[in-house]
Amino acid sequence: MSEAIGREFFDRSVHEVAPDLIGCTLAVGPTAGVIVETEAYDATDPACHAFGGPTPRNEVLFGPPGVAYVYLSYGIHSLLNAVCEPEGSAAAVLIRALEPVEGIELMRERRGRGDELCSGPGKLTEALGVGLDLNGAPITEAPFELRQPAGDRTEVVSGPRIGITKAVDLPWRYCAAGSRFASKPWISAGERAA
DNA sequence: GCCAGGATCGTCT
DNA sequence: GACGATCCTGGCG
Repeated sequence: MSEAIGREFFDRSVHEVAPDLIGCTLAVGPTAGVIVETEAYDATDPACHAFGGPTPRNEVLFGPPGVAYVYLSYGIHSLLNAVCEPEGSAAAVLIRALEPVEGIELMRERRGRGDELCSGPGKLTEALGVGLDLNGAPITEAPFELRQPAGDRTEVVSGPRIGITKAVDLPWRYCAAGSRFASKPWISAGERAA
């Protein structure tokens, strides 16, 4: 079975939360998926929205942990983050990819495409119906639901992040080993050294 | 099947 | 006024 995730789950370093979220189930309303890819962002990170100080847009990042930070990227895509670390410390985990498990037909309807339902940050928000209206909403309460599998831990690998132009080399991307639902084919941290 | 380029708009300088 | 934690389409091999 599975165990519900509470607020305290996020009240620690993003670098612990990000890999721990891999394998967990995220549900939003009637749709749900298993998290297979995440990225960590913290205030010391030039690629983080909170880097350089608080703004009206990123204030949620500085607030208490366990809430959703949703923002618009490239004017068209909503991206979903989970805020971590105690209030005053800006950090968040970006949910990059899910493996669809429930409400798949609804996802197809929303996406208008049969495949690749959740294999990317902008895609999964559309598939799950996550919009800017959910910015600042507790991710541990309706319409969200987070469950952690009991017992077996998913094997997690880490590597460089994707789609950013700063701090590209920080290995703060986490992915379920061997998952074919990740947004990009996985390359091991070792192989990348070349 | 793979790669390159465009879309699109809120937010910050 | 410029940029961005992205996605999709079109063209070519």
